[in-house]
Amino acid sequence: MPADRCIITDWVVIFTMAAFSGVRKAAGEQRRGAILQAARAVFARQGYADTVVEDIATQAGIGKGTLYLYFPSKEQIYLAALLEEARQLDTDSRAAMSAAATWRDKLGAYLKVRLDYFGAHQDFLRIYMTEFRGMCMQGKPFAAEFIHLVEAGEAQLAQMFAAAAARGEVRPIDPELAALTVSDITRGLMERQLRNWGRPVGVDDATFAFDILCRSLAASPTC
Amino acid sequence: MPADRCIITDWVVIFTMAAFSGVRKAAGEQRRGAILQAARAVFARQGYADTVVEDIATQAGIGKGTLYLYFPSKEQIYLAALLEEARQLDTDSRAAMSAAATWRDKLGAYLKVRLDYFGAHQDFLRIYMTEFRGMCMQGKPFAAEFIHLVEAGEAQLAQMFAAAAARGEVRPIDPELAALTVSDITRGLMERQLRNWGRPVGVDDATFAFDILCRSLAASPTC
DNA sequence: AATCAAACTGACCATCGGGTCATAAATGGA
DNA sequence: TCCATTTATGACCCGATGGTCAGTTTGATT
Repeated sequence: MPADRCIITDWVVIFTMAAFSGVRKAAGEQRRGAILQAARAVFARQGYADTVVEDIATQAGIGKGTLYLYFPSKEQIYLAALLEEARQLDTDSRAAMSAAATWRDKLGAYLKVRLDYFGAHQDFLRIYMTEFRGMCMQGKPFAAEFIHLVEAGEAQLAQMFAAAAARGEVRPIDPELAALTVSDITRGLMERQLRNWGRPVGVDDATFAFDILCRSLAASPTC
Repeated sequence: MPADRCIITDWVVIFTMAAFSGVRKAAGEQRRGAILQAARAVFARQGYADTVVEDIATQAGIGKGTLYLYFPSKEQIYLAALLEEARQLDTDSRAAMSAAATWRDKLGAYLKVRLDYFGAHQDFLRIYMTEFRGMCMQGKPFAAEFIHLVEAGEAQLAQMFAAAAARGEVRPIDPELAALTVSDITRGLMERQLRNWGRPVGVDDATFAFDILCRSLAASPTC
């Protein structure tokens, strides 16, 4: 193997490989992400039915045909735009909850993650609250993974309550029902955040919700 | 006025009048109602977007053109089908709550009316939970009266809490927030009722919700 | 039986929008 | 510079559907 081939040629080889498998691919990923972001903006503003594929292309600054190089259909764009966010939320949520020690702290972490995440991703919040949740509730099969993520989140809460109940820290309630109640109240909180689009939801709102949950679930009256 | 004209002719006159102003109109009202019921069945099954106007006509057992003699558009059918039910729910709710004496009973009445009404009108429940609520949340202007009814219901709860708080029966919480919390938890209850389409929602579920609310809002720990 | 108006109907129209593809631009290696 | 390959584009296609209306049925009245 001649030494004079090493530096330059190898660099070229590496660069070429990078161009084909790395940089090119990375550029594609970036565009893909940009499309999803544009899609979220448009879907949040107009809803699924009132959105025309060309709207998304325009928002993303590309032609309609280009969209179909990255996604096979309008429906798949929609789904991908939401799944991306849902996965991230799930990840954040797990991290924050497992970092907390007591059930109260875990509950607080659950609320905080959602408040923060949805605060920073209002498009996602709006789409989810105003129509995607409903689609999941109907049996739309294409939302299967999303539904799975939501249920996983509830299961995590339920498990937390079961453990806390076993330790006598919360009343001996059905952990499933407790989890669903947390879920319901959180949803209400998020909806109100949506109503004041822009200015952050009152901290009062969140502390009230936390207070309600602690009072009604804790074993000891001290909160 | 000849007597021999009386029996027969008067009957004819009465019948004619009835035919034109009463029976005819009543028949029209009845058909209108039948259309709305058919519409609810179809919209509940397929959702707004996936419903074709002809589906509603078929379900109602009439031609598509006939629909347009009673309603000006698909959207108006949808709206009318939901408003009819929403008005009735509001009426029932007001009656039951004002019949109750204590705030606990009023709260129980609020829950019971919703449980009963939605149990008996599952199509309405499904449409409202899966898509119409979302449409209201977006600023869809055509849903204005519906939104007004929902807000009136929440205001009624808030007023109840304000009065109870003044009497020291509930903790000195923001009555608005308390009302919204009741609303949130009730919605969760209804959603679960929807999931077990058919068999009635577990009474456990409802009593759990009532219990949670009482514990977290009552002034005295006794529940 | 004849007449008439009201109620009904579904074939038809016009529009709309998701998805395609022939063509053009860009990129990069020789 | 020139060619090859990848990427981008928007005019076009076509199935779907909300709404219309010319024609039919109904049924009451004379």
